[in-house]
Amino acid sequence: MKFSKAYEPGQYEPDVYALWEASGAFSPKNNKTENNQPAPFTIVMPPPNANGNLHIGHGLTVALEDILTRYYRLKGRPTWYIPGADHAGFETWVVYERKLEREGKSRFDFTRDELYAQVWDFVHEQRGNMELQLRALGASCDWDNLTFTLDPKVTETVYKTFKRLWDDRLIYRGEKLVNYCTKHQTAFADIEVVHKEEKGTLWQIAYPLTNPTKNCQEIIVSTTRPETLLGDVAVAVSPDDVRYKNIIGEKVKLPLTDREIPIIADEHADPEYGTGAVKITPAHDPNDYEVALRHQLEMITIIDQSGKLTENAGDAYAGLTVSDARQKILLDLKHAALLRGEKKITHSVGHCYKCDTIIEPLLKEQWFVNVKPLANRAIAALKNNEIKFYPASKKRALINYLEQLHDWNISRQIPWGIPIPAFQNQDDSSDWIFDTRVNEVKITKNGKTYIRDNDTFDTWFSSGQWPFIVTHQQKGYYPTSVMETGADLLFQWVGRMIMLGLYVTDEVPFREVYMHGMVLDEQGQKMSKSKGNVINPIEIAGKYGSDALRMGLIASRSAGVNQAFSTSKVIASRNLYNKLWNISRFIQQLVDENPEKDSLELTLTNLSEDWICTEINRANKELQKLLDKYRFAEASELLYDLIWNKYADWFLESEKLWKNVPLLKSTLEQILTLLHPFAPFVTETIWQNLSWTDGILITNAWPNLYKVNSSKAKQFSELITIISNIRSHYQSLPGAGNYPIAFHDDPLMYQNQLLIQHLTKSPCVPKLEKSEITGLHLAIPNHNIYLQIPTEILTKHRENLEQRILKLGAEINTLEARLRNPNYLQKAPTALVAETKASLSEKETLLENMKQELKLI
RNA sequence: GGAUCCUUAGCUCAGUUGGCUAGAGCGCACGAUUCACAUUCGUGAGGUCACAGGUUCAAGCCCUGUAGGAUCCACCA
Repeated sequence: MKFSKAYEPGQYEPDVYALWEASGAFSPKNNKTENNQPAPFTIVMPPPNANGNLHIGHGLTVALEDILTRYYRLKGRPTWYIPGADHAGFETWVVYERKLEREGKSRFDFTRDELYAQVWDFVHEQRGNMELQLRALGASCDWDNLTFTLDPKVTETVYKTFKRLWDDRLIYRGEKLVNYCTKHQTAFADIEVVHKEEKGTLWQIAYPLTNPTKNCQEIIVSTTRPETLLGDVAVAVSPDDVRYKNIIGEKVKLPLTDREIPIIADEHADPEYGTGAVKITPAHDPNDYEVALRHQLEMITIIDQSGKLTENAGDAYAGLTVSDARQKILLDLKHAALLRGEKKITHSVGHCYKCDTIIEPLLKEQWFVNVKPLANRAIAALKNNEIKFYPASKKRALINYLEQLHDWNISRQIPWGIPIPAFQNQDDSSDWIFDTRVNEVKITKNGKTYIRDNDTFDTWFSSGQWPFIVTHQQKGYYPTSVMETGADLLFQWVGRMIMLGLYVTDEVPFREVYMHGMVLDEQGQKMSKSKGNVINPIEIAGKYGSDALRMGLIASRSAGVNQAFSTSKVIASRNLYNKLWNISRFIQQLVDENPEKDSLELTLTNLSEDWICTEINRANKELQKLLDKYRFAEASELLYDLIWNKYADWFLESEKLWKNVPLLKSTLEQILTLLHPFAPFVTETIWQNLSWTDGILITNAWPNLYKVNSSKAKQFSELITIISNIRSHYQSLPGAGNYPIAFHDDPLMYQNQLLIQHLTKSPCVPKLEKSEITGLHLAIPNHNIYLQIPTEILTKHRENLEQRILKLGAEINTLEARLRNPNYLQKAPTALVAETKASLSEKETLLENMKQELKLI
């Protein structure tokens, strides 16, 4: 294959991916095995929605996870990156129900099994898109082990866990107040409810006492939801509230009804708030529910699952929607002269995170997990540092969350999900049994007939078991090495995986957690379909290359922080890869043109060669340190600098003279390997294009360090300083032209004249005697270098020089001040003090040189 | 009500146990020209590190407070 002039990603990426996939490199078993088999690296992909398309957040996820996977694969560890596809229970259900609506149908036209089959087909029509997109992003995951969240092995494990929880009495069936969306007709876990600050009204309503006294005829309660008074069962006051002390135990007449309800004492009532008296509606308010439990009060449901008032509300109100009922009740209260005032307030109201409908707390029988024991174990593991978090602050946040977690409602009233394997005795509603025959509506057992619970599991109940499901708890691969996911999933997913992982496997499901922030749009706004600012990762990858997208996404991004997407970073990355492409093209050309050098042994003969090998070594070591700490952005910067500013600008420019073919080949191989995790496609494409490379880069070995002569490397650094200094003078001096470079008594300059001439494009003029030289003396310590510049031009240079002398003087002052400070000398590390002294003397020499330079002018 | 994060160059952001003259990309200015690369090469300008105190020999980094921005949690009638 011939190198084209520019890198055209789209032309190579699909083929390269196919090459990897066919090679078996994605499977952990196919990695090199040595005598001392290193520990496996396992990472589980957060399963993307099976019937959706990937968004930019997936782009970031895949970038981070695949960098780790490829890095550890190169390091020789058996790596296992496990992909998944999510049935995305509620998400998909919402989409499907919308489709039904458009077709003029509703969920109530079908049985659960029919609906399940329909959604299954619907999902499988779309399925495959996201898997192709993962390939386009370069995810080197083990496709043979792709798991769909409704696969039999998933449900089997989930049922086993459910049974175990059941047997351990950690699952219970309970009638509790649940968060209910009346539009979607399903319950939610607390965490799925979105609370928003809203303006509302606090009404004051008078409840007349049945036995009024002179001092007290009525009690006034405050509420934001007057319609619920129809379900009131008591009025609570604080036990310490002197205003009401005498009437505790009395009764009031519930307005608009003929019921009488007691006045009770409960500390839920805050004497400071409103009138200090609060109406108790256990069936429709979480606090009131708690109060009712404490006082064994009746719970009257007056709102049904569709958000309308029930018969319990009385003939006048039954059938009305909540908001209609509120209007009517307010009107009726006014007529009854019981409305005592209103106040505008802001309060927090729960909404459905999907349709924004106000969440109605309803009394429903559901399955609950008693989370306390699970959470306590998770908390203990976290406190015991069994899991390391990046960023570290997330650990504490998770502990706080777990410490105040309420029992977890895992029942969902939607057909698309894993059916709950529980059946109820048709003759005894308290008799529930566990059975996995969920395909049958009715089963018999021990001569009794049982009816299936039609609910499905909360998706997080099964997702919470994901790591041990997909790894099958294989030794060495479970616990997984790291869990990488979005910071928004800390509680609902990461927390649950830890709880269920510990419960089922007795081990934490992962050793480390890396959480990325959100990818915002270029203006720093959250992306959303409605705003129309969504960036499609596949589009960007198509335009600039998958590698450029990857590097662009991780650049300047740190753990847990939300950050704007930046096209300029993607372009910068694309440019780097084009640069690398041309570096490779150039080296291939040198290899082709110098066949006689090809078989030579690898030796370092020039200063630049020791220097670049030192730099590559440094990058190699530094890269490992950074990736150990998940510092992706810094790692990418390091590689950018190595390849462009060091390898291309200095080493390759020098090699135009030396053409050390074996070294060019070796260094290029090393650089391609180091970069491969960050830019898999371009590095592999180059690898395949080079004439001398074998096999595939993806399973290459991580490079060993070069043996280098560090003093030679240091000398080349000095040359860089000298050459940069000379170039800078050429630019700043008035009048174009590169002036001859004269020097005396300067071995480094003598020995590297050719290189200096090449890199400065000006002639070197070695002199034997200092007296022979005229011109501008460069202010470089330990060197005697002069630019032979005509005197009239020199004078114009004076001003510039004076400024630099002043600046240097100031720097010397600060150093001197530091060294005069006895405390510094005493308390700072000796190495640091020595360094400061060395630096000072260097600067002083430099200053001397510059002063001389000034004198000459 | 509680908690967390952010504020560093014109823009987007790095800056890990405090330690030389605070970095990168983009943008900007100036110069180069077809010899691997214009998706190029060279040179440069640009920063009271939000503000005010404190700890320290030494603070962008640690502590306290203030201001502005963002997010999360929570049952406030």
